Amino acid sequence: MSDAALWAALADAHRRAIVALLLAGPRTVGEIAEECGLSQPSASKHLKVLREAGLVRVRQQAQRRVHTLDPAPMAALDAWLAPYRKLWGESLDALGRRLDEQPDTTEPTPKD
Amino acid sequence: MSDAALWAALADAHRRAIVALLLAGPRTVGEIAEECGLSQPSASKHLKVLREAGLVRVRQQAQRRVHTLDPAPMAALDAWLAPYRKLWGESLDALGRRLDEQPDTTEPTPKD
DNA sequence: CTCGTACATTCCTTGACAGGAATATAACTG
DNA sequence: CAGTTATATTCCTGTCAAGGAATGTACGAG
Repeated sequence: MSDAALWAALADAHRRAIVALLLAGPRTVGEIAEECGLSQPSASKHLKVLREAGLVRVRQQAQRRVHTLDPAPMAALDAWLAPYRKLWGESLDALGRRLDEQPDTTEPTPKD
Repeated sequence: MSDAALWAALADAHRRAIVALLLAGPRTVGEIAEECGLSQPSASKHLKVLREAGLVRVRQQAQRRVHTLDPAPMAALDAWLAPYRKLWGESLDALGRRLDEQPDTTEPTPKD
């Protein structure tokens, strides 16, 4: 269930910012730290989390570590999202009615 | 930035389980607690988080509170995911090469 | 009005995580 | 080799979220 690592990694706004930044191209740790307004150690730690979640790859270049986005794990998110995507395609009102087939009492009557 | 609330809500595995459960239809708090192996207070609290993230709606029926999934906020996730989706559409190998202007060492993935 | 059911909320404790400072490590430079 | 750059790691601290136990609250039945 490395799924958990993925969600945890993306749950942090700074890490989402890093990932978004890497969308524009590879960056060294220092660049990432600066562009995201993070301290170097903080950037380093966030990148570690992203690496362990498989979202980022690193390539060493002299003393620098160039980080590259690996969007592959996000396919899992996409897959997770799939069943829900169908739902917001249908009207939400219709959704409520359609799902309301429970052995419970009926009569929707939302106060909305 | 209620985006944060959404990510935070879905970052928890129990809450994802609840959401997945509600995919099958509305449930009372008690049912959710039981089917997810949660205590009643725990379920109640998780549902509160989901409600505040807009992922779940509640309809009161006698003493019971029937919770219904509202997938609408997930569209934000979908939108967030969009730029990345393109990337894994291209071959990941190609991506790697495209971003990789200078072939070098690849990290051997410390552990998993 | 009293009781029972279904939930919500509070209080408390614990564990995970983030950020900063300082330090360690690795790689290039001369 | 010493020094510098770029990054990783450790230690410490504060914060915040989760879980459990106990209690509060709303609703309906009788």
